[in-house]
Amino acid sequence: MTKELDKYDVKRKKKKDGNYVWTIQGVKDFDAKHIFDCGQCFRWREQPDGSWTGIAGGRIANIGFDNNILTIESLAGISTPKDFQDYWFDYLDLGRDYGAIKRKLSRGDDVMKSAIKGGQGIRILNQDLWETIVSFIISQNNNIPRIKGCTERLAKLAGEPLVVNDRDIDLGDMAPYNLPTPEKLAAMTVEGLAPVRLGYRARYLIETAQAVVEKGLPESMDDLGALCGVGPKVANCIGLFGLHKYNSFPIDVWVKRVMHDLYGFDEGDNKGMAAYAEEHFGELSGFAQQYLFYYIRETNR
DNA sequence: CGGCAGGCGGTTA
DNA sequence: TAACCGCCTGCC
Repeated sequence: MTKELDKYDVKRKKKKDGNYVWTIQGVKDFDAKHIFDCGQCFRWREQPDGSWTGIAGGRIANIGFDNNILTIESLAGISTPKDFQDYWFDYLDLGRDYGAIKRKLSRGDDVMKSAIKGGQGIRILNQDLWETIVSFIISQNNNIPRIKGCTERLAKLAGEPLVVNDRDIDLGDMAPYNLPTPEKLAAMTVEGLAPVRLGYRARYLIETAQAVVEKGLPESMDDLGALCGVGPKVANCIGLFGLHKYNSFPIDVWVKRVMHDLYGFDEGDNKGMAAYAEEHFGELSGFAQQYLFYYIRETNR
């Protein structure tokens, strides 16, 4: 990964509060809205100036993008001089050539061409595996505002606090806490989690945390499937966002809608859809899914 | 207000 | 192994 770093001109400033600001020039195929609003994460919020503030991997940061210049401002949590190289470069997937991915996916596929046009700045974040597991167990049979609410309540109830020095930072509805560790969650009870209002997902979360404490984090799709509350859809999301399994193709109601409306599949034909992705998108299925997901949601909004 | 949401687990045939 | 049902909650 260090080699790909050379293609960017990176500058760093230290702020009074000890945190850092990085400016990265020459970033292509990047749009913060496309990235943070395409269903892969739930803890980033758009600011009035168009930048995004979020919590990930034990950090709070603000990210802005304009004129091929990416700005990352560290606000709280882990912040070292090398944090761009050590964390953000990989988190934002800056080593990947999205132009090449888009060209490949577009070839002979007019639906994909349109989808990519609408979400040209999408990137698949490299998220912390455990955070991804928790997030997507919460997401099942749930709507986005409630997923976000549950996530914040869970962080505040059981997560480690992140100290924010700058009082001007607007976290909105977000709580400056990390998501709880597997150990912390494993020791909790359904009654203890009641204030989070997870519904039946509370038990899934606790049982999965206990399994992780006992057997370690999952490493394969089979490991994922063995976790409580993780079925095909959630496993594909975690595989894609947390395990770098780019052949994953999470089929949710929106993707189902695209595959029906634009590719002609029967509504319930998940098997056919998955087979189509495997054959036509292959190792780029995850990227294809993100473009399609963003596209159908934008057109239905 | 009811239907439904970025599904899953459990049961039944 | 496929189809079906109930599930917490609260948004739309």
